[in-house]
Amino acid sequence: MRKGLSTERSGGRGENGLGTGGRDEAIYRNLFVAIVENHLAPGTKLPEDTLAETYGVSRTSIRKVLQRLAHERLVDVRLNRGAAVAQPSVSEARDIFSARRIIECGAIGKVVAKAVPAAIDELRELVRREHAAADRGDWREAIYLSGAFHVALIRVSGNETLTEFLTQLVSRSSLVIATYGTPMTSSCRHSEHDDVLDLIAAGDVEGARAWMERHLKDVERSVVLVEEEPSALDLRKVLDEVARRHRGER
Amino acid sequence: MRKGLSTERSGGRGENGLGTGGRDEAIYRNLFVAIVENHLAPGTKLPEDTLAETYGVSRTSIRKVLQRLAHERLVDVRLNRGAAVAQPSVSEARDIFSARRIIECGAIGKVVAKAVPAAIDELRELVRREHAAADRGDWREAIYLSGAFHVALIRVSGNETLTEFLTQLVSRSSLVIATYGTPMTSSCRHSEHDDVLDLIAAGDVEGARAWMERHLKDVERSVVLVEEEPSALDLRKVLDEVARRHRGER
DNA sequence: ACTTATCTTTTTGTATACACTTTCATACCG
DNA sequence: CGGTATGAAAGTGTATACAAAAAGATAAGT
Repeated sequence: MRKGLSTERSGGRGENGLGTGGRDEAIYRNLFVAIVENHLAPGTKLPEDTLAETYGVSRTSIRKVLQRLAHERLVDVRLNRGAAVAQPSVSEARDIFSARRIIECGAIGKVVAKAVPAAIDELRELVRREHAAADRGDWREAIYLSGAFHVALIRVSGNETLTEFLTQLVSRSSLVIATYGTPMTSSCRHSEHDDVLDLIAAGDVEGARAWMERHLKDVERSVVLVEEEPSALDLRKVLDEVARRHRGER
Repeated sequence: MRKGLSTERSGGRGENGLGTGGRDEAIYRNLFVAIVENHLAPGTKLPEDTLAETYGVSRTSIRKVLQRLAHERLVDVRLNRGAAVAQPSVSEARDIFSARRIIECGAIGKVVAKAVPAAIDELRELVRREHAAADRGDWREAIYLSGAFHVALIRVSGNETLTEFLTQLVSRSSLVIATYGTPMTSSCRHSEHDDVLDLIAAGDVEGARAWMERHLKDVERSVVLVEEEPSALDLRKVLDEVARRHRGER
């Protein structure tokens, strides 16, 4: 089973106090993968009892996991109302992509500076796997590897804090795609990811930054095209509007 | 009592699943403030029983709060070993300031674009309060308001996700200052914060970006000058080194 | 006197129990 | 027949209890 979006090196960092080998870590990873790979559709309720029985633990551990996922904005927890897979709003989706542009473009300078050949080779291997998955029609794997590539790229900068932020943004992007993307929205269509590696290998910072800017705008445009559906909240406003028109005002 | 670094508008967003009015919210804020204002020194142990008795609740609620603070990197939770106020490493400190440069400089464009006069007035008021606090020697308040200014600035961009990230970075900066800063390291010495508001009001994006870059580099330089102390971990290495020298090798 | 081993104390991890809130179904009334 | 109230069922919030681990103290041995 995969581990987060870490692409390899997650074998016990033992540094911070988040994934410190508790037995809930496995449960967390399971739920995390289920959500970002869209096995659980946005809005799906996540009752504590069900999860507790599923994983054979008590609700205590489940609650811990759910709160962690809530902090990462992958699930929504409302008071006395339980947890559900998050449904990012359109404005939240825009914020996510905007934040990704700022972080990924802003960090590309350090990425280029620190991109030793070995690091680039690892990234190329990731792209190769992504293409292989796409070629055999495994879209879920391809999308996953596409996200993993973006995270791995920033990791080269050596900034763990930024890498963590981006990891969250990439997983939330999966939710956005699941919520607003059309079936064929394969995020990075035929993945020009190799191109940016060429620019990085050539030491072309500005070129790489421009590529990233364009790439992320492409991804966003291919997804968030549709506006928010009525969604029961502005239902009242919509109906009022219809009523006014019907009465002949305007 | 203050609320996070939110500077006003925290009166129940009811939107996400984090601060949804549970009774632990008050406990969280208490601990949060105690940590970022350095009433609790980095490294201070936070035993669950003590906190539970202090706030008159059970350990269950305390654990929830501690895990949230752990996710925000303000406390360190190690398996079977409890929680303690985090002690950011030098490399973590560098990552934090680097991330701040990328995010705050990257978002300044949207800040300028969206900075209506009313927003700028609010920011000026914040700077005024900061100066007032500094003038009367209330350094804690001045440092707090300085951080609140940076957060409020980014909030103007309208990107809630980035604002959350920066909120975390600013509070972690407080920990860095507490850990590595000298007593007089007042982060922003006589706070040139008014200057950037002039640039923003004038619509000078590049000027504001350059100002922010320089400002954050100044803050970092005034803090992280010192290298990591032995810190008990490389104690062995240090002692071995001393022993070798004593034996006359080299 | 210093180190090592064992036992006690303290503290954390996890499960369970109970109170309260929400939700859904049923019955009552206009 | 539609709408509202009442009550049962399900689900969450919080406290407590017990098991396991770490920290500390005491005693034995070198």
